[in-house]
Amino acid sequence: MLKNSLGVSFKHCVYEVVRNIKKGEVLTYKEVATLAGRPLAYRAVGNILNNNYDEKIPCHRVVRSNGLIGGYNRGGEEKLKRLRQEGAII
DNA sequence: CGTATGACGTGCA
DNA sequence: GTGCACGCCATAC
Repeated sequence: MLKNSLGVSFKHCVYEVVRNIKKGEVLTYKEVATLAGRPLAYRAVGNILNNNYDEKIPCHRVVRSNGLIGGYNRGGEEKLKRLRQEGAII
């Protein structure tokens, strides 16, 4: 896998960004991609999270630009529930 | 190295 | 406002 100018994989950046999301903070895939350093890689962001969603990573706080929560385990019911608990309005 | 996949986004009908 | 199709990027095999 190629590394960016910073010497870190885009995947790693996405992890850091998502992990950096505070409680009640909701970002879109595009935002995460931008913060990760690749504004046009929102497609890869979804892929990375899909193959690497961890307990330490609040990937449930990453939603789509059109307002949809996107996807999550079990169809996203858990994700929607969590977002509501944190105060996110979907 | 080349191909296939995907939790997306935007455009057009 | 809704539905269909294309395009984009990075990762994994």
